[in-house]
Amino acid sequence: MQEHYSPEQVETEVQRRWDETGCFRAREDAAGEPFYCLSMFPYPSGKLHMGHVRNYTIGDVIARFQRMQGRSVLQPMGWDAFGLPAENAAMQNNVPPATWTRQNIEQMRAQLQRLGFAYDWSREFATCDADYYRWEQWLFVRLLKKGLVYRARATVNWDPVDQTVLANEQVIEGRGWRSGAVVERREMPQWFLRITDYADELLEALDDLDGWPDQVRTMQRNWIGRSEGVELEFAVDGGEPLTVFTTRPDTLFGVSYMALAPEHPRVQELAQNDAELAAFVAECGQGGVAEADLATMEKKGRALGFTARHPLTGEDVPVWVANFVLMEYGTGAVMAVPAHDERDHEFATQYGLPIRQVIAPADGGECDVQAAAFTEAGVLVNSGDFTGQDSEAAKAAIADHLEQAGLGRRRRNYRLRDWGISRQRYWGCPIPVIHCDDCGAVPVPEEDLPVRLPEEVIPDGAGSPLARMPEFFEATCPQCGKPARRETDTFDTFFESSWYFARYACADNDTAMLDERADHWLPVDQYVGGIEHAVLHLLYARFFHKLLRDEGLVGSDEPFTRLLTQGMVVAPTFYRERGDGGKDWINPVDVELERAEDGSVKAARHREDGQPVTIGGMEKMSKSKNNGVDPQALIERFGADTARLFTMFAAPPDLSLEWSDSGVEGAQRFIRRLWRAVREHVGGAAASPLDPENLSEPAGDLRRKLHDTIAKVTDDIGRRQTFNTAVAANMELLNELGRLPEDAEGAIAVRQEVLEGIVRMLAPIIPHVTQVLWEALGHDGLVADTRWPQVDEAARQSARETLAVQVNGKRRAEIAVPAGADRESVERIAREDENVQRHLEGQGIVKVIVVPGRLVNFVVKPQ
RNA sequence: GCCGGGAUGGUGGAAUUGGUAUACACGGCGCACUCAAAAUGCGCUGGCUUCGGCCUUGUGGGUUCGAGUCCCACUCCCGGCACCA
Repeated sequence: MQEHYSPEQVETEVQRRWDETGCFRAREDAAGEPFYCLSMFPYPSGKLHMGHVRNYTIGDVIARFQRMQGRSVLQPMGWDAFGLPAENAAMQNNVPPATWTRQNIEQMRAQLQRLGFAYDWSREFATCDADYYRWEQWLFVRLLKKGLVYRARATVNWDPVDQTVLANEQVIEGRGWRSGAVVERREMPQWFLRITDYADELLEALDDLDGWPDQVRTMQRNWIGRSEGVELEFAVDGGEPLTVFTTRPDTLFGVSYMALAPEHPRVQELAQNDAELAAFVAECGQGGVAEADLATMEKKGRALGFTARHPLTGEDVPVWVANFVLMEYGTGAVMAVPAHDERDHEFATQYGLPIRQVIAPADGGECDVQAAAFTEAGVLVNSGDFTGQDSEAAKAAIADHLEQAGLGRRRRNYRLRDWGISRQRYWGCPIPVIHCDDCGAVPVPEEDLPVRLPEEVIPDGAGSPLARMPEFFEATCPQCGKPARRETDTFDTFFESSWYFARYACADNDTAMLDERADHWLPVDQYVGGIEHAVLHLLYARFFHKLLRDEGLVGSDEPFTRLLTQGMVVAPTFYRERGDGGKDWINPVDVELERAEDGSVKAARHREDGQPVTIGGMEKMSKSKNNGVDPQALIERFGADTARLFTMFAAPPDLSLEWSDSGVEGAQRFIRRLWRAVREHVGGAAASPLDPENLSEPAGDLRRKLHDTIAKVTDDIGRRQTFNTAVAANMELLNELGRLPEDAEGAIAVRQEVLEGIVRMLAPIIPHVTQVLWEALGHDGLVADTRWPQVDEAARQSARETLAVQVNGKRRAEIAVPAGADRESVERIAREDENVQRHLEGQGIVKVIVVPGRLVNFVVKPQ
């Protein structure tokens, strides 16, 4: 064992041994129950960022921990390789996306390997490999034949200058990011997957996903947004009736106007002979399609000059067109009840439409619906025969009445929409369809798959390059053999990430999408990834898994048994104002902090010129704020173990992690302290065998601490997944070990046991250095293959315990009592305490609360 | 706007089922080692205090013998919102 800890030397040597033994290869025939640990695969942007380091360290800690529990672990890695950044990079650097992407993969793989993750690299793939995407084309064709795929029109962001479809992130304040042109909403034919057919199952199965965070399940429930309501018609003189859906039929008597989407056929029709209306509709068509933009825009509308008949009162209510009504949700028409809906209220107030109260607070209280909408349930007023019923009863009664009168019907509605999977992009998986003038959209026959994406292409930002490549789109109809046109749209990249977890089980199979190995490993026991994927990716993956199940490709219902969603990585920002009002952002690495006497940060200055810089607060690491810390530099300076230890220790995994240079140094310091403790121990007298019955008091106390720590760390990593507290417990134990007197009876044997315990407990987190220490402590083989330390319950027994004594809930003393002492003796010992007596003086004891092992509380009042 | 989170010392955080608030670490201060510095080790470190105590978990209320934890109302920050991944 070296005198000084040298991370690079240790890590190179240990990684070489892992490679030689091939110990992280997952085998289906291995002993031990299978455990599939998966971290969300990265988009190959070229460089690992701290978010990746955090994500993959968490996954690796869990995988290595399970391995030490005797499980046969699969932990794979691959690349989510299709996507927009490759097209942007291609334009900037004049390189085909394929070339750029594959170079990035090479770099990032090397970085991941340097961090020492226990991946089975033999299963690696990139989603841009035809060997991968051919199978999703194959599945798509089957789904198409099954009727789960259809074609419909959908709205996209259209850049009128670049003549191209824009992603939502490419629309900045309603304008195209490159051209600066005002973006238009435009409808296009697109392919859809019937995810709404699975809405009920996706919703109901959430109840049983108890390995998922509640917050994610709640977000998915709200996203699916199942609601029970009524669909009903409002008759229109000389036209089709207007169909609306409402979840509040109890407010039906409060309808004072109706609102239609600008794209509603009735509006389009009227606009043909009304220039002002046409102009309004055109204005509504400007701006992006993102829901956040639509929901926050100023509400605008126009009266359409006709009325609709209320189905129950027979009253005529005015019909308006309004920019906030969306054609894509429900029927494109809403009944407005301004007294009991906030958005309707805002609109009615703006345009002077009547506000009619039909619900009163159930407690008989007053409310002024002219001032603000009353949106809660209550008791019906001004509602004909239904007046006096409560909201719940009235919903049912009105629904019954409408159904009996043939005016409406009960319906279940979802907020979830079918999944639009077409993208007018180049760098994606081609949609395997051929459009024929006679036969329509015909799926590409199975034997012609895959439809390969041509790779020597550099997009120019103006429309899809595929649509300008006859050699790609010219085809013959598989059905009639006539010339036809190949589909030039590609799949949404969520398509690839929706089944990659299954492909890892059998990545080498070139004759089938999945084989029997899928069910050996699936479902994924532990999935780790960013909270930003809580809804879309995780919902699509659940949906896809059910599609695979219904194709007979997997046996399970859900893909991910347990889910850990990690927080972001943030860092301080620093800047200097420029003359033109802009800011020059300065990387934290180049900044030195000045502190006040209490240690609080007083000022900051640039390391180079010594001049002050402005402190801008903590933000998510980003290029734009120049506060990214490159993990590469960190690893080069401190090694992989320190990087791993810092990210695990600095925060619990689900909270955001704050970058701190001194925190990294602290992590390194701890590893060096552990190194020295082992070196000093093995350099001293040889350990005699442990004799638990004959230990001095300090040795016995330390041994109790060790076994308490093993119990805590096992629970922290295994159940709670709070890796920060697991590290802290080991630090505490090492601190305690330093206080053990050299000459205490049994000290050397207990010290050996404690060091072996710490080394094994930290092996999942700092796997390289613990390997070397494990050998120094006298063991052969890999610490990664040893068993997790076992708790010795006998060692945890203690003769005494410490209790807090409170008087009226305020802590007044601490007492030591024999372990397991009864209430009476605990109370008696507490009363004997001097300080307690002082606070009981002149007081009458009302009640005594004894919480075993915790505290005694005297509830008193003056006599 | 809608949905989901978060806020605890100078800083990151701990407190797991309502039971001793501030574990562990960073920073700061002091001491030892040293000619000196670095490194390392050890000690102290929430605020106020008349030295009895009192106050303190974003703000304001409530429930309870007891609230960081539960309930109600708010403030600020963050994630998602269907074509970023």
